[in-house]
Parts: sequence; C-alpha cells; structure tokens
Amino acid sequence: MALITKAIKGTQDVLPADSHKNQFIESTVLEIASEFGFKEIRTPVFEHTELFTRSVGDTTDVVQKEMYTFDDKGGRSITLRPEGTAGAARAFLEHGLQNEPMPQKVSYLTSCYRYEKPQAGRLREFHQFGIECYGAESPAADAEVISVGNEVFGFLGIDRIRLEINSIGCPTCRKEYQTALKAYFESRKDELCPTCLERLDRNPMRILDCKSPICHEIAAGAPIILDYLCDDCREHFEEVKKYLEEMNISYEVNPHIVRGLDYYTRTVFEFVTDSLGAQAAVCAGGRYDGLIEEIGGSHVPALGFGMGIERLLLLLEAQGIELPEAKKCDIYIANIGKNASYKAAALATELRQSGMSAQFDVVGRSLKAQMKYADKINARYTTVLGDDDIASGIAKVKNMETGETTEINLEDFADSFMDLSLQSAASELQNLVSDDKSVDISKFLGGIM
RNA sequence: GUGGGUAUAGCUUAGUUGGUUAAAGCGCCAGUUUGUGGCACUGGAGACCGUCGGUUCGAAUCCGACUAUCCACCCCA
Repeated sequence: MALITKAIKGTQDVLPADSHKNQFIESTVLEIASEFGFKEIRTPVFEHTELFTRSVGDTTDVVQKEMYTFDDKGGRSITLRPEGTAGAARAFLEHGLQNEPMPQKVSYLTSCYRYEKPQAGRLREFHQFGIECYGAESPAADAEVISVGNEVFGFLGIDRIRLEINSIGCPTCRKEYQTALKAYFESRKDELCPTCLERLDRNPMRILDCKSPICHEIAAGAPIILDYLCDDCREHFEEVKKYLEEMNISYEVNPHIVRGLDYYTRTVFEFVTDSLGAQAAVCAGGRYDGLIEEIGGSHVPALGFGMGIERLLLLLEAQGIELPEAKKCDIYIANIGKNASYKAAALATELRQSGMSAQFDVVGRSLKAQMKYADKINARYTTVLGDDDIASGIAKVKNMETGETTEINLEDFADSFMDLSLQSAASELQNLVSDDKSVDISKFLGGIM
C-alpha cells in the first residue's frame, strides 16, 4: 500500500463505529475524577526537551531512546510529550498555582508519544488519562489518588486486576539501599543476564523486576527496600496502607516494583492484570515530592498516576465488558419526490432544534432503500413523507422495533414525536428494570439519551 | 535495538505437486413492478495476490531482499 494511505507505524485510527467507546471512557474517567475534586487541565502536545530530561530523568530509557525530539524553525529543541506529569507540573509552576489553595488537583486526557517497537497494548501514539495532586504531603493523599484509579476499574466492572504498592523511599534512604543492593548483586554478578549486568551500574533497582527466571530468583533473595526506609518514609508507607484499608481497597505489597521514571519518591503503585499479555500495567503512578523543585519551583510534595486508554479498552474487551451503544438516530425521515425532500429537510431541522436526532435521505434513493438504510443505522423511528402526506397534513410514524405506526399531525410534529419517543423510552426502561435488577441503568441511559 | 510468526477484495478466509479470465462468506450498491426495514432470491461494483528482484516456457504458489503487521524480549501506560 502506498505510504500516504498508511498510518504511521504504531499509530491507530479510531473509526466511527468505535469512537463511542472512547467517548464513554473519556467522559467516565473525567467525571469520576471530578467527584474527587480533580479538574481538567490541558497542556500542549510538545514542550521544551529539557523539561522531560530534567523531570523524567536523562538516564531513563524514555528519555534516552524513546522521545520524539526535533528542532523547530526557531532552533528550539522540542519534544512530543512522552508522558503527562511533566507538562502538568510545568503549567502548575508557570501559572503560580502553588499560590492557590492547596491541594491543587488536576486531571487530564492526553496523547503521548514514545518511539518504541509497537506490540499489543503498546503504541507510539497512545492516550493517557492521568491525575496529579499538588501540595499534599500526607499519606491520605496517596490513598486518595489510588482510590481514583480503583474507582475507575470498579465502575467499569473490571475484575481480575490487582493493586500492587511499594515505597522506594526518599533520596536519603534510597541511597543507602542502593549501596546494599549493588553489593548483593555484585556478589552474584556472573549469574545475571546481560541486560541486568548493564543495569547493575546504571540502576540496580531495575534488576528487581527482571523477568528472566535466573535474575528473578536472584532478586528474590535481594535486600528489600522496605527494610532500609528511614523512619519518616516507613511511617508514611504504613499510613498509606492504613488509609487503603480504611477505604476498603485491597492491595499487595510488591517490594520489587520499580518505576522507570526518575522523579518518583516514596509511594509507587501499579494496577496490573494478566488479561493483557506482556503489557500488564494499566495504571501506574506514585509520589514525586522532588519534581517541582527539580524544575525550578519551591518544595511542593505531589503525586499522581497515568492510565493507558488503549490498554483500558483492550482490557474491557478481554474481559467481555460491553460499553453502552452509540446514540441511535431518533427518527429517519424517508421522502419521495423533490417537494417531500424539502419538507423532510425542514422537519429534520425542527426536530433537531427540539433536541432529537433526526436524519433524512440525502442520496436520492428509492423508498425501499431508504427504509433499509434506516434499519442499518438503527433508527428508532421512521416516517415517510410524500405528496399525499403533505397534502393531508398527517404523517405515519413507525416504531422500527415493534413495527407499530402512529399518526402524527405535521403541524406540531416535533412536539408530538417527542412525547411518543419519551413514552416508549420510559416503558423500555421500565421493562429493563423489572427484567433484571442488576442491569446498570446508566449504561442503558447512555444508549438512548 | 534483539528474536520469532504473518502478508490474497472494506472484513474473515479458500486457492491442490507452479498451468488459461484468482474463489467464497460477510459487508457495500441495485433489483425481485404500484408508498414502508429486518428474511429469502437475483445481479453488480470491488484484488497490480504487500513491494522489488530472481528461478521458470509459465509464479498468488518456489527463492532472496525490503516494507508492513502481529507476538515476545527490552521498556512502559
């Protein structure tokens, strides 16, 4: 296929048949976040490259080999954001949000870009839902951020997902730990896999989550960071767990969680699933108390998470969870002849102004073909307009599901049709509720409203 | 960046040991007389068989390279 008719490697189109799923997810997560007081922030797709090298860390894989970086025409080094935290932090500082009442809580839906080799659940352009909470040192904030993620999965009906948490301490206690860890791995140097051998110098903590069986086994006997936490960090971690328990959120402590972004401190967490192949982490984040200072602000403790939208969608599919259907067309106006076409256009306009979704034939097809089309687009009602109907002033409206027809006066068509439509929606809802009490009403409403 | 699988209509796939105009189902368009969809039937459009090169009288089929895509490593959401 010619290059110009081929999407860039690792990018994906969302087609009209599927976009309602994205829309549903997006509005759902934003809504849930807002219940917790997180308000949406929107930042640019690109930033100065230095923002990411400073925050994400210039020894990380993300910065070293995955960023889309280029010089613009003014000679600035620009980078397409590889994650959402840095841009939000930059905006927080730039607009002096530290002078607003604390905590500041923001949420976002962004596209992110990483030059990686694509595979299941891993794209070069992907989308993240994220939240950030600034100015809260307390472990209660950690638990609250985690609970937002928990709420999203709960609301969507996802099970077989577990929360793993860990603390990687503050720079002071982590240093001590890393020394001990390095000493341990040095002692078993000749057994490590080649990649871990490299990691030994760069970041020995990464060896902890290596998947190779030998390294995994060696890592099992390695010193555990939790034993090296300073009193403050240990206390903080204990409190986070306490809050999670109070909030009824189950978790597992996994001392081997190591995040690949340098800015994390203390609490780190991942929501992981085994229904997604190698890309197990659907949502991950943690605390980053040093980040705001690192990019030039004062000391502002903060934390947040990112959730992969594509992975979330994959997960929903893997677990057979149905999302609400796209909004149907309320009424399709079939028309015969030029005159009727004019009338149909006017009627459709009137119906839309009353808040209904209305369509009419714009192709010039036969009546039969128009009816077929109405069926294909899942129209709830159809009406046929011809010279006779216009002359008599009465249109027959057909319920496409039951086949029943109702006569409606063309004079006040929009109002009468709305009554009819609401009545049938109400009775459908009634049936649904009495049929099955467990049905999520909001899903149904999403389908018809 | 490393390894493995795959590549035939919009989609899912047939295509024998290389042998004329590459097949089917779904989908799309139209028709089965007069103004009412779903079912059925009929017809139609739609494929440079991923690309380039090689072997051969002859390649969708065999060989090579490239590209794309999928999966795993790595990394991460």
